[in-house]
Amino acid sequence: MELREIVAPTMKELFIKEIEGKILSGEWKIGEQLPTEREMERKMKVSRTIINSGLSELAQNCFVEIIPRKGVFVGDYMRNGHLNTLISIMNFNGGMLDRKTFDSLMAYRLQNDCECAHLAALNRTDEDLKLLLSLYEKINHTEDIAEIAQLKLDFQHAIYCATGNIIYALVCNSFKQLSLLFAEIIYRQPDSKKPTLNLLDLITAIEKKDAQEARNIMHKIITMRIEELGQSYFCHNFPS
Amino acid sequence: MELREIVAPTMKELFIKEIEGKILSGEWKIGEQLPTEREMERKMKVSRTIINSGLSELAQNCFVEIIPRKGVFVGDYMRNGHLNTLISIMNFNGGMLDRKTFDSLMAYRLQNDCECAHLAALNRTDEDLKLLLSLYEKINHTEDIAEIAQLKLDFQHAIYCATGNIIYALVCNSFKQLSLLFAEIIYRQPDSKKPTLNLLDLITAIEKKDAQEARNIMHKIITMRIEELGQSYFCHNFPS
DNA sequence: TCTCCTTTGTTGGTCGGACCAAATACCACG
DNA sequence: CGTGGTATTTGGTCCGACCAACAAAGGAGA
Repeated sequence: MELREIVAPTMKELFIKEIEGKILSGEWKIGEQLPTEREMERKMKVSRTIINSGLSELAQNCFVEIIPRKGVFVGDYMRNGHLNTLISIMNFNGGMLDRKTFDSLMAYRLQNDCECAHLAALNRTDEDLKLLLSLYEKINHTEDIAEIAQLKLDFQHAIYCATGNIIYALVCNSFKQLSLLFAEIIYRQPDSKKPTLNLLDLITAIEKKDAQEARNIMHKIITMRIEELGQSYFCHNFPS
Repeated sequence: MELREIVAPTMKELFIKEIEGKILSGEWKIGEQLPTEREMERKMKVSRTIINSGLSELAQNCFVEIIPRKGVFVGDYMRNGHLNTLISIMNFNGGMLDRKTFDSLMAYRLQNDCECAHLAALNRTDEDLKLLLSLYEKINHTEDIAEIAQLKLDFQHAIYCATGNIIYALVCNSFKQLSLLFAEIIYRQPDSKKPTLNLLDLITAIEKKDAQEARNIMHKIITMRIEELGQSYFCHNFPS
């Protein structure tokens, strides 16, 4: 009998979701002008404080473009959007991505993670190695599936950090929210089981600074994980 | 005699800059609690509307963590930050990055752009090709350096899009703001000249769907560009 | 009729004062 | 020592108001 924390959404979040929905559903077209803040205030029964702040956040994610003293317009989020935008899109679809986007995402991760394993093997410090090992231990000694998901993300982040290239670490974080959403979806399913992992080989390769080997192992791991992920993710038929 | 548009910063932007400064300078340490919104209102002479909205934006960039009814705390932006965070850091340093971060950034771009060129050659459609060609024409027929910078970003985005993988396009956008900042810095220098480009070979390779050739040419282009960039960027000695 | 200037209204940005609910700190009571 | 109530603190939200820049409408002058 698992219980999960429930959190009440704030008015601002609800407002943002509502507007995002209008835009992502296509009800409001790109370039179109939104109702004025005052009109939204009247119609939606929320204060202008929320409207103004919410629109500002939507603008950050490229869903709207705010032109002071002129109006707010639907933005070209597909053209200008970044990774956060994708999270919004995914949430809009109830945590689901269509098959093509899913495959794109996994292809990118495959490419990137392998490169990271390669670089990590070349540049890792002893501290990096220690962190990886301790995370590996934790993963092995944990039964709670949700916790393992979090630890796996930490492990991944640790590898990205071990590259010695901060940009990789930052990009990794950009994907983190996305990965968390995936994990949540998958581990919510009743038949989800503890994933099989063979991280030790990877750690060994990184320890030996064998870059090519690290890349190969990572490729194997990710491929397998994508396999598992795809199966759980698309087990319920979803409009693709 | 070039004149550039001047835009008055909003109160919110000023507030955010101020708080970011406190954090990035290390004056406020990670985990430390910020003054309450009401106290900031008194001390900084701005309304709580700005404070609340600004803190919310800072939270998005991982500079602070807001815990309702408890307080606002300095976030671990180095650990949790994403690419937007880097832009803030760069702005804090007057548009400058230290040498290590700069090199990391360029290494990432080199790796990624080459992969993109490869994929673009494999997956490009005729429309993609047409767009690339028209952008190339525009670049050649433009003298204004700032405009060329923008066009080059569009060109780059077009290549990322031509991969057929939307994730690459999104990642490209995540870097766009960063690239714009670079362009601005560099083209502000008096001796900046029209960059030499050999994009036509790249387009040809993509047209012929010669993936390996596209990758090689991209590698050459980026390496050259990094060379130029590094020279202009670090010409005035900067604390590294 | 056309041009230029003034007026008026719209719009996002900002303000300040207020109330709410949850978390916390404190204190009396058993 | 533990329990439960109470006052305070804090971010979230609301309301009504003013500001400045922009746009459209209207009027004066050529």
